[in-house]
Amino acid sequence: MKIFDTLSVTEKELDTTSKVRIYLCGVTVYDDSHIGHARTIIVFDILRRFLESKGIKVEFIQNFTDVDDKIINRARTENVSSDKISSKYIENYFEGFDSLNVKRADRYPKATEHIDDMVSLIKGLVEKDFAYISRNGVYFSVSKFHEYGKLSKKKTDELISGARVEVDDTKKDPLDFALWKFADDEPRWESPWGGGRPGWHIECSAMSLKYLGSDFEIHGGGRDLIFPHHENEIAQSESYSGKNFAKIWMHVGMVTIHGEKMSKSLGNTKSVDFVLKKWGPNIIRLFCLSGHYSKPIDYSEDALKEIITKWRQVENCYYELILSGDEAAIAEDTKFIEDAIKETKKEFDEALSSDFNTPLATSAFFKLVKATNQIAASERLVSSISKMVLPALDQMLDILGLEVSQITLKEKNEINELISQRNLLRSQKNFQDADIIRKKISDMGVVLIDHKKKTLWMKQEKIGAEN
RNA sequence: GGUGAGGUGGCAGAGCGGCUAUGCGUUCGCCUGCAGAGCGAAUCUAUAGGGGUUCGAAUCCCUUCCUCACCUCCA
Repeated sequence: MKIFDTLSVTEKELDTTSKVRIYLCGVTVYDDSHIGHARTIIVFDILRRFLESKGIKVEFIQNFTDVDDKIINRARTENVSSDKISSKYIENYFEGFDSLNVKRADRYPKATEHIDDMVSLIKGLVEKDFAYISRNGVYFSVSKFHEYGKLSKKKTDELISGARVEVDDTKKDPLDFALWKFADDEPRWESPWGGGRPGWHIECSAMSLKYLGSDFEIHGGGRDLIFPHHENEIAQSESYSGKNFAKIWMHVGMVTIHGEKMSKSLGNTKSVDFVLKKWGPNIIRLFCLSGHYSKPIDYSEDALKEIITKWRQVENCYYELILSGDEAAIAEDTKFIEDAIKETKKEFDEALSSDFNTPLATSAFFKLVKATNQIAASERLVSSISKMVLPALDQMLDILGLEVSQITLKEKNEINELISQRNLLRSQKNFQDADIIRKKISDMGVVLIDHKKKTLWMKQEKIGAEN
């Protein structure tokens, strides 16, 4: 498959000959995660599922930044240890992302558990003269890494003239960034240069090199990490190892709201907890796929509501399939659906293989849903056809990480019993009592659709926004 | 100011030299006792403005205007 690489500014063929190693910059755990984080993580979740569906082995690492000024500040205001803050939000993270049906990464390394790795990396950089010790800490000397700026396409002289570079006269050069910051307060670790804390960028270098080695296949994150975070990671890692850091840099666009970037500092975020309550995992996942991953997507009620409609079509399709009868299929239907499946699978696969084009892939997916619903509408959806559609549909649902609400055998029997009662009443034109039964069924989260010959039912996901 | 990404029908969103997706919406039907988040049909020929290149451009080049992101922490 091809993926657009931010560094070379071209689409690059992903090397899948052995395993695909992916490092994704995760979250800093000082507050609830929001839908912006969710988008990036869901994109990578589906990328990973897609690769695995092709039998490719994936090693997926996503870090937690659990040492950071924001965590420390929050700990101070709440008068607890920063450890307490970070573990609270790590817990919050897993609660949210498990509910979003995001597969767990192979590892979630934490910065605080890799201090030794960072120290030895810094040591190497000091020895090679890429870093120096100043009054406030150990700094990376940007001028020593001649390719600095290659990822973000920034020129160092322009960066220096930029007004927003911090002024710190303990640094040799304003562009230099901290690898280790001296500190007397907690959290604090010993180092050969003095006690303190690691800088932000060094943790990802240390942990990715440790678990994935040099020149791994994909390094990812949100677009806003390109500069300075990823730029600095490249500088550190390549200076240290002398080798290429990552083969492909894959960056996910921002989630905006009213056209503006969603971020903590602007105070316009929608937390994962909030959106899960309001829209649920399937709608959110579909929303995150609704635009190409590299572009921004705008969070709006209208867009999300539109996705509910689509999701209801999927539920309808799914229940038509699993409740189909045993009559013989009409030959032309078999042919029609055979073609639809073939076409859809091809389009779906090609779309994802071509720089992970999820809007195209989902539109292919919905074509199969529609084709199935067409046959169902004319009451010709029989089990022989379902047996063809279901595996294809399930596979795509699985890659997209979508899950239709399931029903237990007990519920199923109960519902079938109620439906036959209701149909008896209907045939007697006792619609009042029939509607009482329908109400009873709908209280179980099940919706009925009367066809000519039979009554279709489906369990619908409860979606907060609809109540 | 610099750098990057964009501006496509009422809306969302693909396409990236010829075949002008797809979905939502809207309208009208079908089905139904009603209902439907189901089905059908219609609607919508769009590509920011101005120049080029070409037999042919939404797609390539130039230019103007506009939007967003990054240049500080950020997914």
